[in-house]
Amino acid sequence: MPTTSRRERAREERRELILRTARELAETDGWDAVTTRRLAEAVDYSQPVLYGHFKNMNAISDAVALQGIAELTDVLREAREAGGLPALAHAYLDYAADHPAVYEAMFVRPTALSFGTPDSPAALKSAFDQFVAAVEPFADGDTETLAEVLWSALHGQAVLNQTTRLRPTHRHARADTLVSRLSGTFSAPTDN
Amino acid sequence: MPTTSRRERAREERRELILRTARELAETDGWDAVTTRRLAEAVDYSQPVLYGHFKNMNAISDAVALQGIAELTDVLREAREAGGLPALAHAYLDYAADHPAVYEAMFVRPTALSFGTPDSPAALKSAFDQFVAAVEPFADGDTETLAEVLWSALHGQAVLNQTTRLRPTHRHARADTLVSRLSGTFSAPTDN
DNA sequence: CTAGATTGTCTAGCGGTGCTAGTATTCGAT
DNA sequence: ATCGAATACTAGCACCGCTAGACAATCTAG
Repeated sequence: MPTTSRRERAREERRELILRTARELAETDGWDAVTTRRLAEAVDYSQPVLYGHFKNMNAISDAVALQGIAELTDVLREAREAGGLPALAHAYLDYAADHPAVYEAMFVRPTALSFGTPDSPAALKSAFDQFVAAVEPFADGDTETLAEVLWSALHGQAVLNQTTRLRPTHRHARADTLVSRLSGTFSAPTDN
Repeated sequence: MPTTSRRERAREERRELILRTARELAETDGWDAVTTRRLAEAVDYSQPVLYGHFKNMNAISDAVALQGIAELTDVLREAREAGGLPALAHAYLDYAADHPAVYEAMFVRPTALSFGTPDSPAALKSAFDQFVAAVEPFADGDTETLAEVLWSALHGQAVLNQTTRLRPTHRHARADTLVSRLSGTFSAPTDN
């Protein structure tokens, strides 16, 4: 029945319009600027329409976060396959720097996305798998713990890079230092 | 002039009452629950009184953050002097876990506190100095960069520990792994 | 001890927020 | 052509941060 499909297609397009607009708005003016009224205005619908597609405002940023996790996973996989752990580390930090609002939706803002385990989206697990694969050559036992250490260390750098709490000139050096220390290969960190 | 002092003392007490109440409220119900109305009700004053002591709501959490930074600095100094880098790392993560709302005010919530440099409160600098001193024995050149790496790595663990995004059973192991890798002493991580 | 100025506090209200009930309208199915 | 479902809107609730303006308490000066 293509008639039903027509409606469903329109519905899906509207949903994606909302999502895309929310993401743009957040990336431009920050998540605080993404209000129901402003978002509704931007997509040229009234506010209740948003609630026909998402349970609430939070669900919208959660949906953006899910998109981001899929993107990030791809980015990490490619980087790791091309350049191993160092490339993955820089790719992670670059993604966070290039898409601060999406990154915030993924890992900073309160979210209903379940990470722990059972029903956590497959995307979440496969993102973490990239960290596991990256540190595997350097693990001396508990690979998963080392992967968690790597991820949280990168996350810390990502969020503190955004606020003016670390020297902006040494972003690269921090990433290099982290990688060399975690991997045990103490190459001198490249400067600025 | 003790008359003026009387007033000033009362004023200072009120200010501290507000601060203490805000902190308790945040620690109990989260910062979202700290609204002008609720806070005013809790201290048994009307809302405008809050603005006689603080420029706005944000200034209140900033003041709490400043308290926390002083506390944290003391904690870190004692730990470092007693047990070096490993003790400092665990003390940091323990403080974050024990005072999540204060920690959030310090390093997660948007804040007007200037960290960068010039007029940043002395407390901020002396807190960072603890990290510098802790990694100094293990630095191979750029001590400050290594200190930044340590701090951000700990920060990452602190915030991800709070959300259910890392295995709660391996908190201790993650801290140990980070310390041993950063310091170059690869002692096997203690388990759960 | 009283008059005036200062300080403290309150009530009331502005524009904004997330979200929803109730109503009108459009559209596909019969 | 008609019915019913899906879709959209207007209007409004309770809450938010914040502030103007009125009123009461207190200190200062004569």
